[in-house]
Amino acid sequence: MNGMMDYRLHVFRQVAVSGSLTRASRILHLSQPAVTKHIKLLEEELGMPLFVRSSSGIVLTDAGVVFLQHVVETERARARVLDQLRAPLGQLSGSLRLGASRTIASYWLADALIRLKKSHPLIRCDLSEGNTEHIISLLLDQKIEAGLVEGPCRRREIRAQAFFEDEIIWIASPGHELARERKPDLSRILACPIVSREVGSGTRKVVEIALRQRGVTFSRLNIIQEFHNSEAIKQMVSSGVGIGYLSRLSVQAELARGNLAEIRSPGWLITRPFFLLTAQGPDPSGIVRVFSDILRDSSSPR
Amino acid sequence: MNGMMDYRLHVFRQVAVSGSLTRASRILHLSQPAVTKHIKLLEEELGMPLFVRSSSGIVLTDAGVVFLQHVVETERARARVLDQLRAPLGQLSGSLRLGASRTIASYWLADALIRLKKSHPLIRCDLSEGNTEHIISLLLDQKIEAGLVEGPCRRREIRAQAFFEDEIIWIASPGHELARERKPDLSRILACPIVSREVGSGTRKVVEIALRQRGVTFSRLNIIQEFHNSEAIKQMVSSGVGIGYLSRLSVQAELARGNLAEIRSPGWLITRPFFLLTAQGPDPSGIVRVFSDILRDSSSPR
DNA sequence: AATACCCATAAATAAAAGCTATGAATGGAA
DNA sequence: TTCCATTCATAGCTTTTATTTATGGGTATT
Repeated sequence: MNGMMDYRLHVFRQVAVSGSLTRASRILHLSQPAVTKHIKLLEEELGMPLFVRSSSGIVLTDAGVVFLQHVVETERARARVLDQLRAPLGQLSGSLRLGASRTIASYWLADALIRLKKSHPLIRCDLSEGNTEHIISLLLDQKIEAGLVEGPCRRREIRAQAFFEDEIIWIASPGHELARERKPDLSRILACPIVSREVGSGTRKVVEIALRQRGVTFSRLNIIQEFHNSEAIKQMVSSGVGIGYLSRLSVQAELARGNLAEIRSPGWLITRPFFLLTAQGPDPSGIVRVFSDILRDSSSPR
Repeated sequence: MNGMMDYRLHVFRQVAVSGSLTRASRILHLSQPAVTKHIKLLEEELGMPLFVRSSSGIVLTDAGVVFLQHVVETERARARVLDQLRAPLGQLSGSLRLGASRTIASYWLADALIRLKKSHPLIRCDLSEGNTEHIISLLLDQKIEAGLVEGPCRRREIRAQAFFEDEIIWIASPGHELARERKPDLSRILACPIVSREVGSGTRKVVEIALRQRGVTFSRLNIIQEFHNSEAIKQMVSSGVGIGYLSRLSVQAELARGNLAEIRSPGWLITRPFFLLTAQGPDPSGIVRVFSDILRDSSSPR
């Protein structure tokens, strides 16, 4: 399903920011040829090329840069309008009891809650953190109205709805040799000392699966230290003791500041969807609906 | 073909301004169920109704009004950006020799030429007025590069491309009894004294065809006066001597000011496409392409 | 030279958008 | 009232568009 007023523009935006048709296709859950076609049709409609292509990649043309800016502005404007339109519906005061995983609570939720406050100042929001199982049990006990987790949920009583595609990347200290290479081999990564999340962590599980798909057992890794939270991992990796893997979301700031460096691993793109979990059945207050709309409209970091 | 980045929004806009699914469907060249479906899907995506429906018609909801404004703004912004993007292509100076029918030259062209001047100040534009046959012969003699006419053109050597759907309406003086009725009968119109365009006029021909489809011969009309131009017709109709028919485009200002009134004739919607005619083959200067893009982007009056 | 990655193309399939036909509700007109 | 025309909605079928899988040719890296 695409369910988007102007899907093609959305695809264009994703391609533009990820700088690659292939990468965009993986994030959008589309095949690469589909993305290629979207871009081609868009260019045809505009009557001008938006990207310069080579077999090594694509780059935005000048026109592409200008058009990208317009598309971004348009999407922002639309989100604003929709917030505003939904607001009157919800001079609903009341409280939204929310559960979220640690990662989501730390690096994603803030923006969504700000928008919620702006459009519905009267809604109070109580947040509980916990892992997926914990969130689900809170939901079943009606201790919360909505949960945000990394893993899917197959129970009948619960409705799951993906709202964001999180990407997990390998990181190293800025000076690290792997960080400077264009395409470091998997074996090189396996050889490095690694700082990892604990057993049972969602992030770790995704990496385990990705490695297994390449025929590597996680236990073969040279894990020198485990932590229950991302900040500690950042600290250690930054100091150069070892490398690590984390959600791109959680290291965005450090990457920009140069405290950490990304280890580029082509064709690797480990992603996992974030899910909104809600109880099946009607939504008497309407608050959950409002919140879910906000999540959907901010389906990419701003 | 729809060839529009966000067709659904375009459909919404047309429905909103024409205030009716049926009317919009005719202008958009879509079936009424198709339009119904577009609107329904859009409402579903937004999670709120945009129209209040009854079997007698539809009305924008408050949300619909706000959203309409946003859509209009977005389309304007997009047109501006595209103008700008195409401009650098065309610091092409040079001249565009243009032919246009009287109606188009008077009521449509100004806006397009303003936009052309803004994006390509160096392009000079020479305009010749004339009827369809005249325009076509100018085009074949290479006296002009592009022509704008009301009727289609089937010649091999000429490429025709519709860019606007013009609507012809009956008008009367503001106090006229027909103007106040909800659904005046055709026979009532036939009985009235009528001020008409001359034989051979494109506008007149369209009306003749529409009447014939309802089993009425044009000659049965009570024509009291004929004119070769719209302004004179407006004058006479306004004075109450008789009623007339004209392109909605040409009476928009008078309708708004209250100098003239529309005679509503349900199920009537007489329309005709405006066509851009160009010579087949390549476009060496690129100016024609620029102009055609501008026409396409302003495919509705602003 | 071999490999691994990029983007483009082709053919087949899945999904969406379209049309025709029809129905139920409304509002004038006979 | 009853009839007729017009409104929008729904259903079933067709056509068009979007998407996937499979494949190829081109560059950079090893």
